[in-house]
Amino acid sequence: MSEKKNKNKKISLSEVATAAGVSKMTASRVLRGEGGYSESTRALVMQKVDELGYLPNRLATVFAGDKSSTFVGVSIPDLGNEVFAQVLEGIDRKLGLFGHQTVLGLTQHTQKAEEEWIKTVLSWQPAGLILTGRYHSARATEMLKAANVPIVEIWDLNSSPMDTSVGINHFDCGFDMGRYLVGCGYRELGYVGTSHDTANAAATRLDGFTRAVEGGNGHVSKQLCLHDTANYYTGYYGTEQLLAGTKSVECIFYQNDAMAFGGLQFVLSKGMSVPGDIGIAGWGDLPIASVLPKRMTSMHVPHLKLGQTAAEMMLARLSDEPVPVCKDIGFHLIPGTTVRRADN
Amino acid sequence: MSEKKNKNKKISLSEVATAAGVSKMTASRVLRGEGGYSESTRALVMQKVDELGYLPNRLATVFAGDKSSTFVGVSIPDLGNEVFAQVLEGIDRKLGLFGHQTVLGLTQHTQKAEEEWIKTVLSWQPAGLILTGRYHSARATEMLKAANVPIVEIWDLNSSPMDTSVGINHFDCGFDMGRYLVGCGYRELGYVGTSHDTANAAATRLDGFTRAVEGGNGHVSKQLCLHDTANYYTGYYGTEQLLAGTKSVECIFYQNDAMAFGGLQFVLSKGMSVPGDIGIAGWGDLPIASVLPKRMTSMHVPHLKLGQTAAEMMLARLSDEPVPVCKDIGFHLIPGTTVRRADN
DNA sequence: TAGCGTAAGGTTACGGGTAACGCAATTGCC
DNA sequence: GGCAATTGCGTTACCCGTAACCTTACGCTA
Repeated sequence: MSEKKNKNKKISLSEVATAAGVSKMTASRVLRGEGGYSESTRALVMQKVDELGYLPNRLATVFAGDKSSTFVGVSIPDLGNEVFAQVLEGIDRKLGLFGHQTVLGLTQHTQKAEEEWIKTVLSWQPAGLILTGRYHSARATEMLKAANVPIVEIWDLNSSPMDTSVGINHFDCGFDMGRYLVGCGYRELGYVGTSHDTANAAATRLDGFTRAVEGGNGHVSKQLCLHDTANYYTGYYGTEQLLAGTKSVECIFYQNDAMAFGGLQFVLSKGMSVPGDIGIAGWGDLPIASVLPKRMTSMHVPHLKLGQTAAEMMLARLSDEPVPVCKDIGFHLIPGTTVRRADN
Repeated sequence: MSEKKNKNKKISLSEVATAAGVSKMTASRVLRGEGGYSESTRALVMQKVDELGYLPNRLATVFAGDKSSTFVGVSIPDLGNEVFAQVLEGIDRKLGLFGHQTVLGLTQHTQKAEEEWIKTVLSWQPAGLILTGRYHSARATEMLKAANVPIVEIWDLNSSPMDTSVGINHFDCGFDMGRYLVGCGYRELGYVGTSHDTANAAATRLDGFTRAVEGGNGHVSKQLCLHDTANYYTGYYGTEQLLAGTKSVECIFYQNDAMAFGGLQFVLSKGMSVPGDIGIAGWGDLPIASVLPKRMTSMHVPHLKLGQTAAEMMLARLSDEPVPVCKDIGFHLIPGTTVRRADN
């Protein structure tokens, strides 16, 4: 705190060079190991680097070479959702192995926050961007195009992405769940989620779900909570509200597993039996599901792999390898024990 | 992909200036709004900025001003653990409000990975670093000192941090749980965790726990899994191994709630009743715990607040406001229903 | 109307590296 | 021994903004 401000200066390459009695350029060559110097010079420079504790300034490197950095911007809606945390982990681990750094951006599910973040992160000359979701504001899209950096859009499968895309088809995901539940004999279905916005993956799943249910002569009553986080509480209270409004619901599909657990707990607390009195189905297959006594009927998505694949696609783009425009990483249904068994 | 490479160039400030018929410097002044230009000039420059889609290059700004960037490096062990994801969310949200960007580093609980990451991230001239844990490699410590940037060490309370610190006292945390369980009448206790390393918070909790139990004439048998992730599976199998080794254990304390849920599920699957036949206690108080029928005996730590507080301390350091060297954000015990009730 | 202040803008010199090029000394080859 | 090729290093210019300083034109006052 009260130290003199004279020690603030970082050691620069020229200081190392001067100490070693060579030119900046020679020191630079040694540090990059690109040859053009003798062994004795190399040893001398490296010795001075050690002595002075020199740390290169990567900003200058990027700046000088007019090349892009090793940063990869990654936008994620929120980390309260375990699923996104896993995606992020997959991305960062893989990127880290190849010398890239993740610059995080939490968008809170809003395009406005995403746009703000994109603007800032682009000004740092990132090597590329990984964005969650396929819907971006007009200005964001414009900036992204102008920036001309590799982009991987994840989560929603996007057959005509800005650049490349990896994810799953959320419509199909919802549709498959709807068909499965109809196949189990349910006709009066409920949905509890949080999104009022139509421009997101959860809404797309709901579309698919509704289509399948109605195609099977069923009906879907919906309850969308105003809270913007899809968690245990919103699942609990959303279920309470749904059941207060419509008595006839036989089975409820939730936006995600966290909400489904909340809903499960609500109906159990009201003395209902699952799946005897009501069916419960989630989405995302939380890790905890695998150790609970009742296996949640859900949809498994390989989240960690999604992240890793996104990172791999980014790395391939960065090294100009061919990359598929769009990659489907798939999902599969977990029958579980929270809906009654299909009688097929 | 196959586009000509001529569009790759980004528009620079001088191009904007030339287009507007003014000097670079005037354009710079307009963009920073620091005055010294007429309204007509301002309008003209801004019009050109819009037309050309100019995005400033922050690298150059940092570079020119010889000031630090708006990056804050944040090291986190892993995101599989929900608890760390919440801490990160707290940090990034708060930092984002003040125009800072989070550069993520997942250290996988190893000092080597942390050191590697520190070296890289420092070369980007970050404004500051937030590090999880108080134990760093010697070389890392050296680099951090030389870099002379604000540092906030989180998670472990550290009365003599490198710079500043916020977290909880893990020894006390373990101790309080030990005392509580002894107070519940347990004497033969078990511990299941993953850390073989003594240099981390979980090991410190175990120390505190052991001290309290032995102080109450109890005894602790331990089972440390070789897996490095503390999750449901390691909890499940760790419990199986612990119980195979020592039949007499009355109650088990786990490294975290995820492992405790795994353990709970194991003992239930063996037909044991909880807390009738055996007690189960976790740590961290996972959000899901609040909606499950059986409330896990655990220790609540305000994770999101921890992250926010860390970010606040960083922001204060960056604006040279006074910051406490060390801040305890506390914890409290959740009695729960997975251990038998204290008879005091 | 000289003298001065101020608004509006231009000029120059960096900052920390790197690409491109220059050049002397050594080595290889016939 | 003469010439070219290579090795080992230095010089210069540049990347894109900004701080510091300089210039010009105009208005006001004594």
